Amino acid sequence: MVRTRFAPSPTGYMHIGNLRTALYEFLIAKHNDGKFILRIEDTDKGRYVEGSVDVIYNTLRIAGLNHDEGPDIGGNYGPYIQSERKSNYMEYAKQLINQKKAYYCFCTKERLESLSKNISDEEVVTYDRHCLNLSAEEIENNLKNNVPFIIRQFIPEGETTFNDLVFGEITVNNSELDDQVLIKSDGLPTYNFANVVDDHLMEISHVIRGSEYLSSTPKYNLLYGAFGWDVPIYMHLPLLLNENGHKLSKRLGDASFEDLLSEGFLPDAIINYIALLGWSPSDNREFFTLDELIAAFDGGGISKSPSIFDKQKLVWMNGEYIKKLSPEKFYEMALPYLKVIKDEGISLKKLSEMVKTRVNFVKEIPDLISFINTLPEYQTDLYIHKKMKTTPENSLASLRALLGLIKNIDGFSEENLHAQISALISEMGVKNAIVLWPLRTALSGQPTSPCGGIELLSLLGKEESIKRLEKGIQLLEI
RNA sequence: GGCCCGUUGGUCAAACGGUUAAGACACGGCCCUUUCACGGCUGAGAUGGGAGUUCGAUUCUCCCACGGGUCACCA
Repeated sequence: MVRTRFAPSPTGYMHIGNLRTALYEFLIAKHNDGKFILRIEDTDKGRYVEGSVDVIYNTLRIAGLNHDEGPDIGGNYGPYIQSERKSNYMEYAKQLINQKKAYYCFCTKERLESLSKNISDEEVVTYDRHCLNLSAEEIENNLKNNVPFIIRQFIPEGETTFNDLVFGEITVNNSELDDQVLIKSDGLPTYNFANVVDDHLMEISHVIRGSEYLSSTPKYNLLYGAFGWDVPIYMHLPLLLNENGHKLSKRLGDASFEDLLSEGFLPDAIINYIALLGWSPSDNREFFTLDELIAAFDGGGISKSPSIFDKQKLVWMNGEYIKKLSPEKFYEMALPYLKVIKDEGISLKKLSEMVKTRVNFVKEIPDLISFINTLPEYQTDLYIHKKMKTTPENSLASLRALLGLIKNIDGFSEENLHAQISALISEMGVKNAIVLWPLRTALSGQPTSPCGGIELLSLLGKEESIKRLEKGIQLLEI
C-alpha cells in the first residue's frame, strides 16, 4: 500500500514550492491507488501562526488535493497533529537511550555557544559529546533535580548510504553528522525525530520532500536503523527558485498560492504549471487535468536540478485555461467585470464572447470595454494607420459618408449594417479598411477594441454611434 | 569552509553513446483578419571549460569553474 504524507508546519504561508511537494505526494499516492495523508508538524511553538491550519486546508481543497486522512477528517493513524502525539516521542527516545543509541544532554545554552566560539568560521561546529559519558548516578541526580535536559542521537562511526528515487545512491561519512537533538528542552521532539517516528507509525511508504532535506537523510536512516524499522522510499524534489535564483520564500516576497489566486490565476492552471516544474512527462505533453496527472505521474522524469518559477509562463497558461473555459463558465466568471457597462441595452453575453480570447485574467475585462460607457479623449493621429492606408483626410471623408448613411438606417442589426456599409464602400470605390478603420476608431477612441467597427455600431446603437461619429468628424475638421 | 547535489538557448525542458540537439513561454517576421487578440507559418537563440574512454560524446570517467542545498533545542 502506497501511503504518502504532506507534513507542513502551520506558519501561515504556503508557497508554490510547498504546494508542488504536496502535489507530487498526492500524485504518487493516487497513481498507485494509495492514500494521501495530511499531518500538521507544529512542534515549534514559537513559529505557530494562528489560523494557518485553515490556510492549509483551503489550499488543498482549492487545489483539489484531497487528503484521505488528516486532523479534520481523522483516520486510523491519528492524531494527525504532532503536538497531540507528544507522549509518543519521549517514549521512543527513551527506548533509544536504553539501547545506547541516544543520550541525555544537560549542557546549557551558554556552554554550547562557547563551543562554537573557539572555532573559526571555516570549521563545522559539532557537539563535543560532553554528556555522552555521564555516569548513571549523575544522570539520575540531574533528572531528580529537574535539571533541564535534551536527548541527543548518538551517531556511530562508519558510513551511511541511502537510496533516493530521484538522486540515486548517496553515501556520507558519519563523521559529517552531528549528534542531533531528538527531544528539545520543552519536551517536544525536533522535526527530524518526530518525522521518523510518525512516518513509521503512520506507515508512510514514500517520503517525498524538497531536496533541502537530502543532507539530513543519513541521520534519518540511522534512526530507522536504531529502531530496527524499515527505511521508507525516499524521493527528494529539486527546489523551486525565484527569478533571482533563490529558494522561494515569503521573506523575499515570493507569491504564495493565495496570492496567485487573488491575482486571478485559475487553480487548475497553477497546478498544471507547477506540475511541469521539475517534472517532464514521457510524451512531453503540457496540458493536464489533475486526473490526467494522476495517470501520467509514475515517479519518473523528475529532474535533479532546480527550476526557476517563471510567472510569465504561468500567465500564458492561465490565458490558455481561460480559452478552454466553456462560454457559460467564462460568462459566469466574467460577469462581475462585465457589469462595469452602464448601458442596460448592451448584451453582456455578447461582450463576454468578444472578450474571451483577449484576456489572460478576467479582471482585465474592464480596461477592454470601459470605452463603451464613455468615449475616451483621443488624438487624431489614431486615424493614421500605415497598413490600412488611412490618413486624417480620407478618414474624414469616410466618417462623413458613414454619418450620412447611418442617420438613415433604422435596422441596426449587424447583417443590415454590414450590407449597407458594403454598398457604401463599393459606391465610394475605396478599400474596406479606408472606411472601417476610421469607423472603429471614431466609435472606440482607442487603437484597439474587442471587435470591429460594424459590431461596435450595433453594440452602441444609433444615437450613441452618431454622437461618436460627429465627434470624430469634429476632431478631424480642426 | 566541510559535506551533499546540480550545470542543454533569457525561462521550463526533450534527447538515457550515433538526431540537421525536440517542444513550450518570452522575443522578431510573415499570413489570416475591418483594429487588437485568437489561430497558422516562420526566424534568431543552448550542451560552462579542460582532459580522458570510444570509431563516435549532451549522454560515461576525472579535474576545474559556477550555482544551489546543508552544517539550529527551525521545519
